Amino acid sequence: MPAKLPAPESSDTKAQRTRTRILNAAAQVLSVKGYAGTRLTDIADQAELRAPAIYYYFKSREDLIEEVMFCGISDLRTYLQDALDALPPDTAPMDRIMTAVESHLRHELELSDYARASIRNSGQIPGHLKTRQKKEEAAYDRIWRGLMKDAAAEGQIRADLNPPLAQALVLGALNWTAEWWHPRRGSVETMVSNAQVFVKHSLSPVPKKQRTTRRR
Amino acid sequence: MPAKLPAPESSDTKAQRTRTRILNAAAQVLSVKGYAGTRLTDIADQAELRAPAIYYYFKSREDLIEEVMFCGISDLRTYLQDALDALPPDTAPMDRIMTAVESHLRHELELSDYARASIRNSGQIPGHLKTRQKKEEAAYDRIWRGLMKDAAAEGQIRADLNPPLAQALVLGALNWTAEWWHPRRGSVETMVSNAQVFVKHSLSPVPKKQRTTRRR
Amino acid sequence: MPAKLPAPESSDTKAQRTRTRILNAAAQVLSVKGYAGTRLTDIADQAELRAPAIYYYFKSREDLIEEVMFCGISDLRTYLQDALDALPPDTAPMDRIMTAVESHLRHELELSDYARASIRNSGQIPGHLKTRQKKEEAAYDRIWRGLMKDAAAEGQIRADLNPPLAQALVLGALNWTAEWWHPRRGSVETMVSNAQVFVKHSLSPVPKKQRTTRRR
Amino acid sequence: MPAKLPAPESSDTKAQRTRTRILNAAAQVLSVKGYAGTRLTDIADQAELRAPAIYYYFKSREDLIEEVMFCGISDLRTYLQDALDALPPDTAPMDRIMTAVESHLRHELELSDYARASIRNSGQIPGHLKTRQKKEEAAYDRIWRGLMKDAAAEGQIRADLNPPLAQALVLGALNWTAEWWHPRRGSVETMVSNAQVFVKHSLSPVPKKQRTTRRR
DNA sequence: GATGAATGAGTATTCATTCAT
DNA sequence: CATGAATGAATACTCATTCAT
Repeated sequence: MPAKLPAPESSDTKAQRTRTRILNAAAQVLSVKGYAGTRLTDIADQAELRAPAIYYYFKSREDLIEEVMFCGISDLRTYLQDALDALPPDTAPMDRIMTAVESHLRHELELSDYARASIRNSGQIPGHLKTRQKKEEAAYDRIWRGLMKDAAAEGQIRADLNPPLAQALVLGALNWTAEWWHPRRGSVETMVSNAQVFVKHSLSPVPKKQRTTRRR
Repeated sequence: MPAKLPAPESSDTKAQRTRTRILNAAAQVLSVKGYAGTRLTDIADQAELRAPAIYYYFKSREDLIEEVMFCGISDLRTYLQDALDALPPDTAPMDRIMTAVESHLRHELELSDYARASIRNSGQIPGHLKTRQKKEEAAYDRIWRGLMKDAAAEGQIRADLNPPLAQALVLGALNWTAEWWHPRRGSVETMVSNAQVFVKHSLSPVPKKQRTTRRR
Repeated sequence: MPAKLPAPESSDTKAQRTRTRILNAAAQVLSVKGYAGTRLTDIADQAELRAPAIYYYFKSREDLIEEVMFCGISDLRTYLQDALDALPPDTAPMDRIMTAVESHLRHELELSDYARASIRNSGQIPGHLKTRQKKEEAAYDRIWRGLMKDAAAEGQIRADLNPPLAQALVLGALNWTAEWWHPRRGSVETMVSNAQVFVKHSLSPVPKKQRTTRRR
Repeated sequence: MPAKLPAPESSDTKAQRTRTRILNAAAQVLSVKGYAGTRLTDIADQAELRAPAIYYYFKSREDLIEEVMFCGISDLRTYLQDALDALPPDTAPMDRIMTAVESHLRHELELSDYARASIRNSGQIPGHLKTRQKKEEAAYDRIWRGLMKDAAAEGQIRADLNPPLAQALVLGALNWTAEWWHPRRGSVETMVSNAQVFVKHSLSPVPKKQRTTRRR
């Protein structure tokens, strides 16, 4: 799977650079206009070439979009995994979750049109384009489930929260930022720290002496 | 306000009933397929008539969609306002927020295709269809801002949260449920109570004495 | 299968007339330009409407062409069968073949663009469009085989001819007329009588006392 | 006459060999897919090079196809002329026709994609590609007309046949074999002898004494 | 009121052709 | 000589929209 990781301008041959330019353009358009609203001519405009040139690199519009969507979720997972692996082994579960929040948000807000495209269109793409994507989504979900489980095992998740639902609410809060956030609303740093505080306390039980009051 | 509020069963003339049927159908399709993916023939199928009939009731596809979107957000606001007005005047700010969470979620998950359509497509609709909608969105936002401000004024919002960002995170968590929630993931009641717990603690400072009641 | 028999201008509703107009136009273009060379806009021009109107009556270009091809061979068979059925029961086999020659030629040369389309394109059409057609072709072939067999049984086919090959040569001579014949080359009547003489003697053994010299 | 006659194995330079490879490939594709269905990439595939390479040897697709078509009919004529010239000067007209039948059929069935291409597409090619071809076709036709005339002059053509029409029927029977013949239907030898018998008797008047030899 | 019939403006896709290398 | 890369012109097909009935 060449060009799986979109390296904005650093590929080898000219052809690979063009291919990447098209992918980047597609990610950009897709993240803004949505699946059904994404037209090849818009992508071509953005990539500064003519629409038929796209067919030199991709078999069809669907293939191109599929690759963008796959890259989006795949990158998200890779970077999250890397971020977690980089933590000291004894990092507390909730701190690992904070790292995950930061990784997710940074990707979504400042790094990647692919992530935004993937996040915003995941629910609108026809099933036959989701084969590879579904696997990555499941893998991404599995990482988060692991984080939640570890946290729960150490009593760091409120007993009155259903972990899968709580996880979905957390990711929802993060995903939705793609719909509204804009640099004018504050720096990414501010966004990250607010989200971290928000998530941490949404999940955490009352700090002290909580263990006994698990069921109200 | 003709047909502004879709009252599925209570219209007068046959014409009004047909108009409502079309609106309902449009809301349904729009909430599932998204703005660019919504075709008049799909709406017509759902409404059990032919596409040209739609033009007897709406000037254009855009007009129809605009009305659905407007109804969605407008309903959301009306019902939220009603729910808040029904609370005892001395209800604590955080309890008012809990009511708002419930109102928003119930609308989104079990009551209204319009709400879902409005929520999921708000970011994909061309600007010229958003004139009326923007006002309603602003009004809806204002209600939430009021709730947050009241809560903050009573020290019920953590100091390390920026209220507007926190509010957006809350609404994001709620809005995103439309993307993933499904009766199989648990009842609406479960969903509501989890969301309430989630939101309350995400916002609340470390409690000195936890007294708030979660059910009104 | 409505419109299977193209009745040039005699259908019931206006819609059926338009459908037939499109079929006729398609048959005409197809018989001249061939499968790959037939463009929907040419058909539309010929039918005096715009290309998208075709989709109101046919699912796709392929569907339309398939129907033309099917009608062509199907008509050919029906008319041949009718012509044979109209003969007195005791008609001699070679006379029945003469009737078949006339039926085939008249169809091809003066009656039907469909027949011409069918004949000239049978070998160039993608397999998946030939499902119905193949059956008709087989049926048409079966009629001719029957004629040949009857003639052979009565010793009216030369012993030094392989009947299937001879049949193919006969039909080849007839089919190819579509490639060159033109009213300027003589009337259809002349064409028919020449073809009949040609075929009769190509097949017939030396008239008298031939039975004993079957093998040279 | 550079590359006019495709001599598959005998060209001088590599360039000429490549040119011939392209022509052969084009003849092959053209004989199968037909004029409008022949794509340069298919030809390139068959010739084991890329489509743009073709432009080094031919000005355009049309030029290439024109040359294939011209070669097809030109070869047919040359070989027929050669075959006739090789006959003893006193060969009977009908025997000369038998030779012509064999020459035509062998070319069409076992020797030349060019002949097949030429025969099958003659009626589908736009007029402006037929300038050279028409001349060759006329010349080929003239040879046959000569054969027919000679036969008629010796009373070897039935009086109830119009010679030009009869000639067209003969060639039709032969040409059409390209549409259906396949080695599975019998050897070329069988095909040839059947066609000879078929043609001879289709044309011949009732014989007084049958003396002609069918094999030269 | 509602529909059948038709159309114009797009939109993905194909293909011959060009051109720099 | 030959190819990789790119494009313009076509072409099938979709869809919102119109209009006579």
